Amino acid sequence: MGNQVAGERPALGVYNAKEMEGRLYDWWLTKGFFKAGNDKTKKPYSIVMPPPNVTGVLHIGHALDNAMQDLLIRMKRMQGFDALWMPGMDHAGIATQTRVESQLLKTEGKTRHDLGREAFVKRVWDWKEEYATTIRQQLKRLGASCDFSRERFTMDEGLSKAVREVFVRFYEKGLIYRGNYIIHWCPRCETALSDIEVEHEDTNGALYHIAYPFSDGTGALTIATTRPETMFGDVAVAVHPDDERYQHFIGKKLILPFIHREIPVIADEYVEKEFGTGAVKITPAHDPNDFEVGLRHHLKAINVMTKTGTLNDEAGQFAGMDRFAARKKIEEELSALGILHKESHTHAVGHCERCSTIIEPWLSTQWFVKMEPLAIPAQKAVDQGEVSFVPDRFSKIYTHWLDNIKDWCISRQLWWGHRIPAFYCDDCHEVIVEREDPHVCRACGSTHLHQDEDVLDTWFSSALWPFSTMGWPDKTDDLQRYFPTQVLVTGFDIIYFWVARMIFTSLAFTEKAPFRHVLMHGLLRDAQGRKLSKSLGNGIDPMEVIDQYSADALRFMLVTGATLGQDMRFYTERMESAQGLVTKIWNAARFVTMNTTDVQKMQAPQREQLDVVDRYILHRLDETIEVATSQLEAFDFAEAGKTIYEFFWNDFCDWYIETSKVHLYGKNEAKKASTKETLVFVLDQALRLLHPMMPFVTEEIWQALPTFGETIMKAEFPHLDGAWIDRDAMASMNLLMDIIRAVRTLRHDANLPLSKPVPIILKVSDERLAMVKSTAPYIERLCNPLSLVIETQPNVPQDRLVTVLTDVEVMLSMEGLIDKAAEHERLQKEKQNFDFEVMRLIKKLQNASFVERAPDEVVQKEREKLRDYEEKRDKVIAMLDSLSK
RNA sequence: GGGCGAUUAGCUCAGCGGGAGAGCGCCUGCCUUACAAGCAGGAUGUCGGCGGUUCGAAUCCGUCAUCGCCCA
Repeated sequence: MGNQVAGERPALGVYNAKEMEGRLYDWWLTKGFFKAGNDKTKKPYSIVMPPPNVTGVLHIGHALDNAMQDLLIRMKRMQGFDALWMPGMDHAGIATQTRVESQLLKTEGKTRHDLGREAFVKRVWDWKEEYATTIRQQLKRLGASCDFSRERFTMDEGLSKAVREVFVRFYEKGLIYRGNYIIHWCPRCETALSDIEVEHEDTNGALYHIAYPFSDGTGALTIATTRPETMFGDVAVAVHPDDERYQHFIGKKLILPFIHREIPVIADEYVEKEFGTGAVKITPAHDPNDFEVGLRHHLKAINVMTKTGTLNDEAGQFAGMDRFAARKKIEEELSALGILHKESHTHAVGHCERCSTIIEPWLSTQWFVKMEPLAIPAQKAVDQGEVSFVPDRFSKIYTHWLDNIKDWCISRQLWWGHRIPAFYCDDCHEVIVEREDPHVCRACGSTHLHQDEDVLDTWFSSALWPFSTMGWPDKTDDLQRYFPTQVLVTGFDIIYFWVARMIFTSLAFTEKAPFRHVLMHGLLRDAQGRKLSKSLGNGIDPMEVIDQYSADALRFMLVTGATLGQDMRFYTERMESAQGLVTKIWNAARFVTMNTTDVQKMQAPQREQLDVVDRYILHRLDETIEVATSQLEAFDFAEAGKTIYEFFWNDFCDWYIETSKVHLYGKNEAKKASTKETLVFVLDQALRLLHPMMPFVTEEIWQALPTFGETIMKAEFPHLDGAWIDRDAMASMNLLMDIIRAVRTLRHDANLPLSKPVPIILKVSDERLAMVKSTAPYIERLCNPLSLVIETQPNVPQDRLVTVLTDVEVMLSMEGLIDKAAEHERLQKEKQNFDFEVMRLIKKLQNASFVERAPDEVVQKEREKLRDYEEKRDKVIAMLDSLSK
């Protein structure tokens, strides 16, 4: 393969995606074409792949994400950059642990506790190896040209070192702290979660009005709550200080039902007078707002729940009950006491992002990152354009989040992940955070130390990805050369989780934003527009799609299927359309290669030899390259795809290949040669243009062309820089196309199939006569005339069909076959159409303010149109006159 | 409650200040030596409603409606 000698090129046979794609990818890989850094004289261009989770295999969303990245990387590589696409995977702490736990339970009936930490973690590593292998295989089938020699994993040695370094430095700067705060707790996962790992869902619940009696027996105060089971943690009832209904109660004591604790009525502005009864129970250990109120009023926090969501001993008779069972029981008992009033109430309830369990705000000791000092530079980087979001509107979402940032809870009560590098002295309780594991307490000298049991949030390590993968904290060559990266491609659903966090950590540790552009694509959906999910069972396996169609078609469909930031529905019809283009390219290439076997070398055609159709296709090629390239550079992949599609199918296949047959099958050897040169040249350029989107089919065909490079991957990305722009050729071609279309339409309307020759007469204006005459061979080939007359004043047959074009009247002679009435009617319709246009334009041009205020060129254009339509109308009138003679 | 997006041909979507586009589907005719997974011809739209800006609005502004997403 590769570097073939002219004459020994492989012929293109039957298109076989599966065989071809596997073979080509293996070859690329063996050749090391994906490896970056081979030529340090080139300018670097880098992208880090958003690391797929080792939780499972790749889904169609990954295919989209990677197809876009590969497009950019392949284009930049061809443009002469030293392009690095850094691949890798994420350990995905909670998600992977959950999967392994459920597998363990299913296959062995065991929990992670049955195995113990070490053995369990080993199981997760096994799982990771298995899925990493599959994911790698899937990336290959997609055609991803990432540099596997640099592949990283968030928990490998180097990245773990980076994680520890970041933790230690943040800790030393006071940006990481440990404390007892309200966090989101998942009672099923038994871990803390950060704010953004909680999904709020509007739920039809109830608002419980409970009357708490005053301790002095003077009645009761009714509070409203959605979570009555937390009442055992109540330490006060709050009312708004301005609330006239309750002012005189402030300072009085209430008795908590069941457990008979005495709690005060306090005043706090946080209370909403209009909500519920205007009196709220204050439960600092189970509600973030109440926690704040508790701090303000120096109230103690009483935790009433265990980590599995059951009530603890504080709950008296309800101790040991599950939180929801307890809620029901409490409701019954309060009703029996006659102090409950329940009304239905819709409110947002937080669910665990991973397992959908209702989360519990819970007071516990966790590690946090202090966000405000980090958020400020992160905001600045976007405001000042160091990082830009595409589409731009996502910068607003980013900004909004940073503006309302809260400290980030980073500790997780899991086993799979980076263990928190904090050590505690058993004797003096000193907390030690260092780069190396300590063995002696620096405060008291004790050797009785133990490490924090918890691990870090997965996103803590993901946040370092753009620089940790390059070798940070070491000053490696890769870090110097490839960081910061150029582009990040990802879905808008992880702006907070990942994008924002990468930006602020990069700024904190490298003083640079990690990437210049953030491309946000939408989510893939099923044909009904539903989100793809395992539970719905409507997931789409990209490997199945590739099996059924091809990786090229899948990539083209995904990359051109939607505007950035917009969701995309997956339709098999769209796959068929994309595959249609792949097949079309294949067949066009078969035509070109079959007819150009004697072309010895690839070169730009000899300008002097070219005919109008050659000049036209080169003009369109030049134009297409320019437009498509700028669309690709602007990340407008969908439009670029359309631009190339139209060029290839409409211009190259439908017009150029068809007209090229005149010379290919003709006797003029010079024209034959220049046609062949043009065919090969244009196909080569088009393949290069298409390669980033469809790497396989373009490589396979390219190998069959008389090109000298080893691989299209390393061929120069096309740029013709306007050298072939030829407006005269384009104008001639447009006229030729109009004439041919006119004949086709007349034939169709008159039921004259192409196989039936018919006399064609073209009445042409003086200035176009030479032009039209020069295109006669093409008209002959594509219109099958019995005879072809091209003159300024031809003999016009009495029986004929006519279409009036600018500068040309196209006539089919219909000796004795014409339906005069029908033709009259058709021309009458034409006339009406022209009349309408003429009237419209006259009206427009009579509008003084239009002529005055519209740009001159617009007015000029309208005037020309008017002239053109008047001329055509007059000709139709003349035709009608002579028809009725 | 705040913000964002969508609303264009039967379906899926582009276009985002100068006469409505594509793919698929539909109708008609073609096995023309690259391709019937094709070729040629054709039909189809008060560009969600209402206001406004402008010589000119699918395109800009306001407002309402419906659907979806994010945040609180």
